[in-house]
Amino acid sequence: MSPAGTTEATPDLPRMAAWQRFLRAHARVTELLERELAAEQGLPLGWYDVLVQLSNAGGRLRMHDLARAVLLSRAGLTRLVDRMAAAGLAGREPCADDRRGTFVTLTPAGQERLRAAAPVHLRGVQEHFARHISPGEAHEMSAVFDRILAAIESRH
Amino acid sequence: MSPAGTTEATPDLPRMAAWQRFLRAHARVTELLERELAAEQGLPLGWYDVLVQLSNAGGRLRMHDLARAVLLSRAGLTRLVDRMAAAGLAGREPCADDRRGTFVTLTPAGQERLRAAAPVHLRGVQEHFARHISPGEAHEMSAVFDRILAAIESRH
DNA sequence: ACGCAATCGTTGCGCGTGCAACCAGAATAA
DNA sequence: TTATTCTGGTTGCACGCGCAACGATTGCGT
Repeated sequence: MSPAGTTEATPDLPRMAAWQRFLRAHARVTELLERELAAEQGLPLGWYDVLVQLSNAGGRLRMHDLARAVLLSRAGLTRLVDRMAAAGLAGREPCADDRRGTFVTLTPAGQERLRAAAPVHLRGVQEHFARHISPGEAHEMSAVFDRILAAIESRH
Repeated sequence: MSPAGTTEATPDLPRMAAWQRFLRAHARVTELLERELAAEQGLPLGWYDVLVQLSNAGGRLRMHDLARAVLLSRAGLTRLVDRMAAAGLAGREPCADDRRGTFVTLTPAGQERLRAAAPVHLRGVQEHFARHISPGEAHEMSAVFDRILAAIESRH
């Protein structure tokens, strides 16, 4: 996606310029990171993200929570976990106290794969994103994005 | 996509936090804008973007240039233009001086559709993005994104 | 001039996604 | 209890995308 209120006469040009570059930067960086991780580790970015979230959660997470953490619809996550389970990187366990729930688990193979992929990905983020930002700018951007997210997520 | 070097011990936490929020903010905002434009105008964001780019270019643009402007592969753009042409919003013209090229043109119906959709989209960007950014922050973010984009696009 | 590489746009193909419908289990109310 | 509603996860379906391969045209090298 890349909508752009480019030249239409709006009162706030600087903000619209920021919006435009925001979109381009996101597209280019994620595209590049995806490519690098796939080339060096044969791992899609979405898979890596699932592995990270599972690892951070201690090895198991319910589908619903994982879907929210991973910015994916529940349907999409179902299929993604199918693939990762088929590859041996994740597993499913029934949830005892809520019998309609399912836990997704991080298998040893998944841990190993994450361990191998993390440095590659982190290097990419450093090289293509973080490197260009001063600590002060990082704080400022975090604050801005927090305001944006808060406004959106509070419309229940 | 939403990779995240969340808790791994990296020396620069603030930058990684910015990265994480950057991804979430992009996902949420574009998702919302897409939804709003579809609901109020029955127009996908990608279509709107094409209309804007054509309009800014004076009504005609070659496939290759349009694809770059619109952050889409050439194959993807071929199909998108197919759909928009079928809907009467865009047309194709052969290119005289380079006979393998094709111009995409903005039809009157396309102009009208853009005229109707622009206020909705711009309001959305204002409401969900620009509103939360001070002019100073906007400049700073533009500068940051420019550095990021320059670094990526200069790897020929 | 010729041949070879590069570029433009299109097409076949497979893949990943969201939406809506669905079923099973849980929570609330009477 | 039973009826109603809500939530969690999976499935059918259609759609939009990128990749790789292709035909057509252009430009470069010699």
